[in-house]
Amino acid sequence: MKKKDLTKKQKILDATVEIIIRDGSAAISTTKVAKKVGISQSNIYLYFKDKRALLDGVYLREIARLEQTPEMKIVLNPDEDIRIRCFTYLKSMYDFSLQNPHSLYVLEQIKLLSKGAPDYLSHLVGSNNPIEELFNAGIKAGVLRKIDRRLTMTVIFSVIEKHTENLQNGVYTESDVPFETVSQMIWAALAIVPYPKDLLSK
Amino acid sequence: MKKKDLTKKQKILDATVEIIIRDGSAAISTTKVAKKVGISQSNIYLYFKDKRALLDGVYLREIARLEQTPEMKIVLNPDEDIRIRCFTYLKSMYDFSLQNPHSLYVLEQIKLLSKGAPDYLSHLVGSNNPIEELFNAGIKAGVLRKIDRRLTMTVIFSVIEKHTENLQNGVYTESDVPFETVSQMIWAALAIVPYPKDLLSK
Amino acid sequence: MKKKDLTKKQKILDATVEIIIRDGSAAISTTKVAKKVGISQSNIYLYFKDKRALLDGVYLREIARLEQTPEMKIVLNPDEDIRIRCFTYLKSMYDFSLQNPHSLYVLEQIKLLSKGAPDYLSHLVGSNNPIEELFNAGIKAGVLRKIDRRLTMTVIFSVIEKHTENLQNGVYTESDVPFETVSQMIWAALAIVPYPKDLLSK
Amino acid sequence: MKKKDLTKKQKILDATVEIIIRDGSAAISTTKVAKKVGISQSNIYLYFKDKRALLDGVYLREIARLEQTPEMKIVLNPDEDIRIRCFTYLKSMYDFSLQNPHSLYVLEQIKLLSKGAPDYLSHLVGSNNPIEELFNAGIKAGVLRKIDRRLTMTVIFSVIEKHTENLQNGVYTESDVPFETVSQMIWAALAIVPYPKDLLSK
DNA sequence: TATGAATGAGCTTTCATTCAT
DNA sequence: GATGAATGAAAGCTCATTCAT
Repeated sequence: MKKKDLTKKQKILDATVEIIIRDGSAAISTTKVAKKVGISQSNIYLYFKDKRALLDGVYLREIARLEQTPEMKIVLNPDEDIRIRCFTYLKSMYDFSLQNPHSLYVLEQIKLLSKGAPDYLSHLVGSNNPIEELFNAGIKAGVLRKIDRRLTMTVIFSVIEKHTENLQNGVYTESDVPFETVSQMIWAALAIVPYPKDLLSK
Repeated sequence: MKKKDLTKKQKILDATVEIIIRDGSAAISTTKVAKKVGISQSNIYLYFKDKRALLDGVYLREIARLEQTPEMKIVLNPDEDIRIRCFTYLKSMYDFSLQNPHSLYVLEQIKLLSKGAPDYLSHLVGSNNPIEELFNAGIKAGVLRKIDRRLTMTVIFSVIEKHTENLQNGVYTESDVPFETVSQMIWAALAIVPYPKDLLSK
Repeated sequence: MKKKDLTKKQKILDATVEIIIRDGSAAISTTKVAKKVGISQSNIYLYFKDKRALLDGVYLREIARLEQTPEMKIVLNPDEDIRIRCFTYLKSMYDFSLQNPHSLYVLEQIKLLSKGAPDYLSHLVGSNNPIEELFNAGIKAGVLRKIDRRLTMTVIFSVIEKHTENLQNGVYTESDVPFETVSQMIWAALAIVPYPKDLLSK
Repeated sequence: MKKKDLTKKQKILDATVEIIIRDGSAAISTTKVAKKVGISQSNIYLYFKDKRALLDGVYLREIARLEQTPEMKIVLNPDEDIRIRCFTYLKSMYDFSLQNPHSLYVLEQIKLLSKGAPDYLSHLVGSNNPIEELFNAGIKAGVLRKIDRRLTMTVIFSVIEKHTENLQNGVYTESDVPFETVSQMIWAALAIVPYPKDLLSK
């Protein structure tokens, strides 16, 4: 029973994501989601209090995935070398995005719908998230550029997302533009120490 | 009023932009726009054939503004020093965004909303835009990183947009994070020659 | 009400028919139909996927009625005498129309309105309808005029419809112009054997 | 000047007819008509007081055409042989319809729209039309079936219209189903004297 | 004569949500 | 837990008509 319910909730989220990917978040409707899952429209309201909650559900699940890559153990370990932590974070986000090519896009799309909603981002992804500590440590250690964390994050995610999109669209292939190329670009933007080539052998 | 009021079209576009800024592009409806302008809803269809055309109108106007900054003369002049051209482009976009704090955001919003629309960007902003030549020249001259133009553009616009947003939200002030700081970060991402400090005194 | 009210669909169809009778098929709107039934307008879309489907619904129901008169057993029985079959068909359509004075009119109205719709009639009322066989048999047996079935059908239905309309409008009464008079006229048009007076005593 | 005006009115009527033929009368709108003619929408209101008048205009013009075939002189001549008058009328309508394959259809379509309008037909085509006299004379002379004129007319027009439609749709060709075949059918329905084969040589 | 501008009312359709079963 | 029925609100869009120029 419990399992069945859990699956259903996931199925609903999955369907919602599919719609976002295909038609954009503006196209989401409980009707369409229900049809895709194969349940009745009103059934959705048993799992999500309203549409907003459904959107939140998608958002939070995607964020959670992003924050639960196995490399996060290294990234969030304060005892690890900071250069390694930063680079691993970068690599981890990169790998994640290539493996989940729509994840960042979905997050972006939901943000699109959430402008009107009150306190959306801050409420969901509190400023006290663990990544903040990483950036602070990086700056203190003289590895990262001394600049607002939001800007650094922007570079990382916008470039990775666009790169993923380019790969999806066949603009170029992964061997044309490999990780090293992309990460060099990003690293140059956020760090003030040389690109850690030695860490490349993963 | 006999003559088609030229201002009216602009007023409609303005109202649309206001809605995007306040509630996001997904919240646009002809009803709301009309109410804001103070005209009847059907009147909008006298100036824009449909909602898509309205969105296009907003997008194109914003793009046009962006491409018509005075510095563009320098940027697009093939005889000018390429380092100067690139840096001027950066500065020009930066200045524009600070003076039009919602412009990039509006463009982003419409782009995101238009995922469903067929061939949107390519149809509106042809790939043969003049900036492409700038990037190609920059790469050939060994100034810019040899990487897909889309990635470079992404860094420039996403960082400037986020920076502008931060300023708007009072996250920090312009004297906390001045142009030099931001541009250094961006420049590091896109160029492989040192940051052109000498050009700063504009 | 839990179960989908079967009557409701019929009620909607009834209301639509009423509107056609009063104002013509061009005057149909979901708004008017809903108001007549006493339901909310959007409710209609629970029973008919769109307006087209509503019109189809009316058409098909009327056609079905027409094809399910008790005499059809005789008409469609290939072993029955062909003269009897043809005459019974005529009488059957006549009786039906007098008992359902708006049926043919409604069919006519929907057909006319549907000129824009693609493949309308052929899609709904396949050319392989059982009446076709009747006409072919009639021709082969030397009873019916050797002429395209559509023309024959036209005579039957247009005359009966107009006759019914005349009765409705009080142009004349049924005893002024009885079945025999009308059927003689029609029979003369479609058959090449004498009018089967012997069959009149039904 | 005067000529120009006359032409314009005709152009508007022509455009309206074209729309009816292509999409049916329900698709008529001043917008579409104006666009087809190449004039402004409001200009139509200079020639027709409202939409109803436009429809009437189309209807009346078509009826007038129908009643002004050259053979009408014979048909309406009380001194002519009544058998000749009736047959000529039949032939005249037949020829007219083949030469103006959409005329009867257009009339039918406009009637479709006019159900709601008060007293439409009677107001436009007064019952005191000259054809009435023809039928009365025919009946009195023992040529025509003693039956309501409306039924007779129905046979004539419905068969001719369907026949024309069949030809238009390529159901059969004119040599497959020539005038003689069709007129024999109609004649049988309306007359009680033998088909006037002798009059066939036109 | 001709037109552009404007509008209110109407249309079809979709949506989020609620409720009884 | 699940569904069918229902609805009010809103959406995008078209239309017939009027009016000032």
